[in-house]
Amino acid sequence: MGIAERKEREKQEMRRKILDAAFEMFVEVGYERTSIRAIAEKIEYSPATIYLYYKDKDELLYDVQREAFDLLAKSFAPLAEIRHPFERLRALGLTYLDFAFSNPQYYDLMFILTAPMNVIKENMLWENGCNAYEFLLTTVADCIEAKCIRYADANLGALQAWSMVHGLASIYLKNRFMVMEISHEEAAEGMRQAFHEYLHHIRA
Amino acid sequence: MGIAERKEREKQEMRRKILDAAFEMFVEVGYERTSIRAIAEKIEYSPATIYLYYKDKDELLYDVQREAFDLLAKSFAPLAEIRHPFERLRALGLTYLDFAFSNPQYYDLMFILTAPMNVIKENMLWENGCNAYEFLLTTVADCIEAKCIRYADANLGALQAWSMVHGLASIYLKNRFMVMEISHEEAAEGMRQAFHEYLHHIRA
Amino acid sequence: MGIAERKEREKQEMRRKILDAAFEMFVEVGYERTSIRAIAEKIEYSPATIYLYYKDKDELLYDVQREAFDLLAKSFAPLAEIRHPFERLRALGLTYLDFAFSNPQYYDLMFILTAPMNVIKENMLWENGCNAYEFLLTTVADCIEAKCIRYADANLGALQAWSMVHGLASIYLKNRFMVMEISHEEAAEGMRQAFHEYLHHIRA
Amino acid sequence: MGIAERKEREKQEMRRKILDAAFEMFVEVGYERTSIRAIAEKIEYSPATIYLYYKDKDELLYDVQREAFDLLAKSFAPLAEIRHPFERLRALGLTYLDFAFSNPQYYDLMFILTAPMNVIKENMLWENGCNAYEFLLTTVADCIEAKCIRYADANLGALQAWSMVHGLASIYLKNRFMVMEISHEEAAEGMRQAFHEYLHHIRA
DNA sequence: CATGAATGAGAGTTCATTCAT
DNA sequence: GATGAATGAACTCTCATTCAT
Repeated sequence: MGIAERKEREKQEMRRKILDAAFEMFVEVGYERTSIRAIAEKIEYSPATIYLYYKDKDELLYDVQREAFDLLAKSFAPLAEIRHPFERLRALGLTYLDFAFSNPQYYDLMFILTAPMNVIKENMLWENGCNAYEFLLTTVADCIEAKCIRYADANLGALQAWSMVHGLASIYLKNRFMVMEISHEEAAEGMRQAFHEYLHHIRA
Repeated sequence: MGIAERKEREKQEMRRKILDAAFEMFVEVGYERTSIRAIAEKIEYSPATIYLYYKDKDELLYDVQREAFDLLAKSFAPLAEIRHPFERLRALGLTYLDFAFSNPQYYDLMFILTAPMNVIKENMLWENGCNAYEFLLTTVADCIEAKCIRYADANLGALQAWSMVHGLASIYLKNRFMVMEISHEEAAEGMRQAFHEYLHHIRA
Repeated sequence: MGIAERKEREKQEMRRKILDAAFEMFVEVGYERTSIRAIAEKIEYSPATIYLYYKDKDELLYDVQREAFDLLAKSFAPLAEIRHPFERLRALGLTYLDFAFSNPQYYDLMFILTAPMNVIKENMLWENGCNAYEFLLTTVADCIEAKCIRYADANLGALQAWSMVHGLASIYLKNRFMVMEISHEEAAEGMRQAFHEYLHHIRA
Repeated sequence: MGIAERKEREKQEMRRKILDAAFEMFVEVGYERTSIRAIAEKIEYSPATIYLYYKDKDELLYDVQREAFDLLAKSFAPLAEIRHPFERLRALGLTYLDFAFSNPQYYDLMFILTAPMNVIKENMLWENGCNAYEFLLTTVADCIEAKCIRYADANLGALQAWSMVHGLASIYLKNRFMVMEISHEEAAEGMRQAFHEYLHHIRA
């Protein structure tokens, strides 16, 4: 049975390798320009080999996306420790922004791209998104209960909070801030400041 | 002279036809997956015909995008009449959301799609975007001057306002609100409410 | 009847115009890259108009080629006046070289290109070439009769003479002289010198 | 290890197949009119297959031309043994003519066709041409030193000799001798005789 | 007479995918 | 398990040519 395990482990390692290469390609040239051939070349295997581990391109992309969501989830995990709900909310937002700024292509993949994937898969995927959203929702609800926020409806509050950070993140990622004629660094800092100010306004 | 006019009109109609088909395809499957062939098939002409009206694929996308920006600019025009700056800001936001909800594909094309266009063209295009942003900036500055807003820095304020509405719009458009298990209509109304509440919080 | 004449004259003028434009394109970009569209654009008419004067591209090219042969024939015409046969031969060769150097694309068209034209046409065309060759042949025969050349057989002599100048011309035109690392001007002068020396050797 | 060898051999055979087909097409209809698709059809493979063996059309043409130059070089190799420089020159010319007559299409490709290749490649290619030319140049220089030729300048002499044989060869290949109303065989023999007579005249 | 509009055919090239080995 | 070889389908774009007006 040790053999079967090893085999399985090797299989996972190979998938890992492919995934990493695919991810890098994504980040470098974007979704549409990422080709199986290029991924294969990167890991120094033949294109055909990839098909031993992934049924088709879609399945591979699905895995890449799932990974991205896992990464975000991992970023959020430690925040559950934060006692004060409003500070937890602040940390949530800043972590979200940081994730977007540090992994722009991942963010693009997760929240911006309309992936040409099977709808079923997309839905499956969003279970992860749900988890993240529920964490946000709970946090806002906690804030309401602790009367440290000016919102009354948790859903509406969570929606606003998410919209704000998502708006900030996507304007940054698409370079839309350029209409303001500022640099990337200034922009990133501006986004964080804007979020702090937003929190300031909704603080009870 | 009637003949020349008719010819010109027919030419415009043909461009219109191509534009519409291209627009639909861009929106349905994205820029990269939109092929000249497919557009041609859609309007039941040969691919070569497209090239009689558009130099290449880029020029076609450019036209589509320009059209979208023009439409947004037109929506904004009447708002300049509104005297009270805060109400003007509110109208601006609601109009923006309305534009996004009514023309989801246009919005996608303008603010979400990353099109691989010639940089020059992209820049030209964003002049329109600039105009819209300056309108927003001026309005926020007016609010600050009139002391009816809790912002001190116009730039930071404009960025926040835009981020909020853009965030709301894109979460709506990408169906990301589905994690909340509500319908489209509820979602759209929720987005508007969220914006009102946001305004409420920043009102001085 | 004056009308018919004018019409005919106008038709000829139009063909002239087309021919000139076609010729220029040939010279500029070569045979394969010369397109009907480009010719039409040059004379500021529509491509369709060209088809009113020429059945197809082949017919047009045929005319261009014929023109080139006419030009060569015209260059040769005055040489018939030269009394001394050997000097006539010299003039013939120098004129041939000069024609090739001054009208490289014409020369290419006439003697180098294997035109993808109908064979029949090609043969028709070579009637002109025949005339030129017969002029050469007669001249060599005259030289033999006047005992001023070391050749005995006129045909063999004419072949050699033609081969020499054609060889010189085509090596020049295809830049094959570059293996000698000399400039265009030096090359052209070298070709002429080589011809003079060749004549020197065959002079009786 | 036999497997690797067989694979390699098969790969070479495939390149050979493509090369031969390409060669035939180049010769039949010229470079511009030779399409990858047509070559593929000729060898009964798909167009995409060609790209497994050749990066692009240029690389294919380059290989064809290189092959032709190699062949010529091989023909010249044994002539270096000939002691007497004038006889070496004679052998050189006859070999050149023989090469042209036996491989008319190769000759066309090497010395007549103007291929739109990358300049770098063309230059690389002509190194072979250079070698051949230098062999000729040395031979003429040897003749001058041995005082068995009427030339004084080796460069001028080599140019004349090359022009003569190239002229003879190309007139033959393009059937231009038809103005003399003789057969192919007579023509070929005539070309050789002409060369002998040429040598006779320049012999000291 | 002239042409605007249109197109079928074809160019080089790339891709995801399959399959015998 | 891995792959070399192959391909069908698709891509953008150009061309010579036709025809109704």
